Amino acid sequence: MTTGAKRAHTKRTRNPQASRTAILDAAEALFAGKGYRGTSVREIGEAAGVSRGTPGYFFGSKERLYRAVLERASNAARAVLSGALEAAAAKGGGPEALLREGVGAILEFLSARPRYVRLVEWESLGGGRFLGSSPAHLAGMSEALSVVGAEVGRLSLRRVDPQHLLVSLMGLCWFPFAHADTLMAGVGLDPRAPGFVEAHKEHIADLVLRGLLALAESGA
Amino acid sequence: MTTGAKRAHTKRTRNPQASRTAILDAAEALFAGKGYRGTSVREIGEAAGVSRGTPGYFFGSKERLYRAVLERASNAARAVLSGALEAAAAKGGGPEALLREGVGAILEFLSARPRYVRLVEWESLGGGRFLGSSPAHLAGMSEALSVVGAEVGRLSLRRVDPQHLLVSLMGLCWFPFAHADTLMAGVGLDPRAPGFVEAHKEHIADLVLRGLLALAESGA
DNA sequence: GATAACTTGCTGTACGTCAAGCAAATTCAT
DNA sequence: ATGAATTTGCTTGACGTACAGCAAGTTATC
Repeated sequence: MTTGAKRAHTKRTRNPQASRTAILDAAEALFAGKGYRGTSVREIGEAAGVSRGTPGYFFGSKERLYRAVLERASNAARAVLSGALEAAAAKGGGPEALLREGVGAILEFLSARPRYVRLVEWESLGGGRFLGSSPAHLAGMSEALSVVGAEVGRLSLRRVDPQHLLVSLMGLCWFPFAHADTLMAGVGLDPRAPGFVEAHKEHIADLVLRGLLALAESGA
Repeated sequence: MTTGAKRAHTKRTRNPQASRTAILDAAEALFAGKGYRGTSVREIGEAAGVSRGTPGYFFGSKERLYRAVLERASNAARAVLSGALEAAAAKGGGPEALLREGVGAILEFLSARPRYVRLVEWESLGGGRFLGSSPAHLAGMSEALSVVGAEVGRLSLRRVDPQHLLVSLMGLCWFPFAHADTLMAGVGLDPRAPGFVEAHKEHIADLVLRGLLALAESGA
């Protein structure tokens, strides 16, 4: 299992690429789960199947590793979300359809990536050390919601402040996943349950869209 | 409870009561700001104007101090909120008025107590070590929203799931304050600005209430 | 055999907790 | 009332632990 055979590049041999992503994956899971302060580079290494010094070897310091995790996650978020939004926009349909598609894409994204939600929550409580200084801010989320917000703005409702509406949409989408373990459990809903995303999508559409359209029709 | 006069309660003399609350206050501010792991009992003592051993003397351990902070904050929250809700209910008025009052009371409460919001957010990310095992869960918030939810339930809308509606109301109220420093700044709104609470109250009323009432009237 | 990919030992630092100490306050004997 | 005895409030020193970062070492790969 040494010199000659080269097909054994699975795990025994060295593989900087694989090590890097293994470390990033482990760090993402641990940072999301226990926060920056709560996780040690020691356990990141352990979870990644390398020794405790390897994260430092590849990323320099714990903070740089953290930033790398955030950056990767933000980029992934932005890619997935803007892709979904573009697809929705390409489908055509009126503002109502676009809103539905946009909100649906965001809900599905957040539902599929609880680690991203937790990462952002930690970062938010920590004062946005990284995301706050990042030009993309909440990366995909913010961008996506801006698109949605712009579309809603086209309805030109005098009575509804677009900023407040944007915030409300954010809250409606974000909140169930951010508080899955605490508030949601108290209410008796599990955002990870199979039908939740669909149901909540319908619910938001009923709650917000119908109200808005009614307002628009009534000329407010 | 002493015999003679006791006007010299300035600071020079001993005062266990004052020390306890000073420590609780400092701990609340620091835990809210930097989380449990991020604050040391050393700096709690420093902020409270006592030495680094005093918090331990009064509360036994860091964790017990943390629980004491949470308990005090939860009780205060519950007291303020249920008081406001009772007052709103006593005023009478239809379900619409009660909803408005209830949402308004919650918004004002959250706006006035950002430390409470952050405390709950930290606790939520930490897995609800204390609040999760507390029967009152999110203490006042949950209770208050249950009242609101019950009232909305009286509208008996076939199409609107009361659980989802409760979650939506929670998100609409909670989100702006939980993400004041991050998302809100990106959107260009400051929940601490003077007019925000009023504006958001109106906004929620427009967004949710009108839609709901329209639905109810249309017989859905 | 040189360089990159790791690992392991070490150092300094920060932390929570505990034990010992000390002084203000209170109680009690006289 | 007054001084001794005891309790209570609070501080300081010490110990063990955990951690991040670095440096020196050890293999694998080209």
